[in-house]
Amino acid sequence: MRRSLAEVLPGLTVERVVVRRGSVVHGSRTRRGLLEGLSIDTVTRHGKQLAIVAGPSSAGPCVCVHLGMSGTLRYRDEPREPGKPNGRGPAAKHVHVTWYLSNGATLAFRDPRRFGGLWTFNALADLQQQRWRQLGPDALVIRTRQLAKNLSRTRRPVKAALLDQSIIAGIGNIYADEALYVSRLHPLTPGCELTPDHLRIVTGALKAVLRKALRAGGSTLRDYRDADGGEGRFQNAFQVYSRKGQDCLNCGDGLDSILVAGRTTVYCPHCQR
DNA sequence: CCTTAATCCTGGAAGC
DNA sequence: TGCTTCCAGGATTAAG
Repeated sequence: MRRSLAEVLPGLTVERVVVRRGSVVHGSRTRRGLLEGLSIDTVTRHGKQLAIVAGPSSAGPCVCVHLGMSGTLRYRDEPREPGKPNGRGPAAKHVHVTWYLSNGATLAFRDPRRFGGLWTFNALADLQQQRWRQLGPDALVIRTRQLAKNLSRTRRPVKAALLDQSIIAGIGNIYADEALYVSRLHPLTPGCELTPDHLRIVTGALKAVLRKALRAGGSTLRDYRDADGGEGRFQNAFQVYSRKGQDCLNCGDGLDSILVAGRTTVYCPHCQR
């Protein structure tokens, strides 16, 4: 999402912002808080949280976006007018905030389930200090020793720990299962019992899985779309997620499914000890 | 500490 | 066809 937005947003000015459902916006809900009248300089991210940062020099206000389960940010070059054919279709439902941009395009935050939301800050530094401070190292750049340190402090199952955004930021249910499978680690292994070898392997597996998923444009189960509305393709490459009962691609045994930290967890009982 | 269940929501799929 | 139940990418909270 960040990559697709970073190609189109920087340099554009927000001419007007329309909030249809104010409850999804947290923090100052003023027009300036939502970047009205400001130019967008950068789109950055930590873990699963996105930041759209205004100028000048990326020192202006910023909006943090968390997509939750069903959230999307959709950029349209030729926005459809409300009231015109297609303007009230399914795609227009659950659009909570729309930014009207200086090139005639729009950016729409749509989130049917409303588990996501927007958080406004006066500056990126404030977002980082007040909100992102609670997040662990980003999964794409985390070092083995950082993950080792954070896992060493918990006896929780490694699967549960990987989903904890304060331990490592950016891993969700899909990528946790995929990375544990690649690592040949049982999801219930206590975090503090991972050996140095395990820790190196898991760190590498997390990054490798994420890089592959990024190259494939992400995973579209139902709702995920990039900013242009395109679907991801990584769902076609899942090794374990959503494959309960199917054959392990490594040993041929049937994949099993258990609940860990309340989340469905698929793994190979034979390959993952 | 740790786990589970409930909670916030909508809607697609499966079951009957 | 229609109705009910279950489940889903996330994250927090209370209860046990």
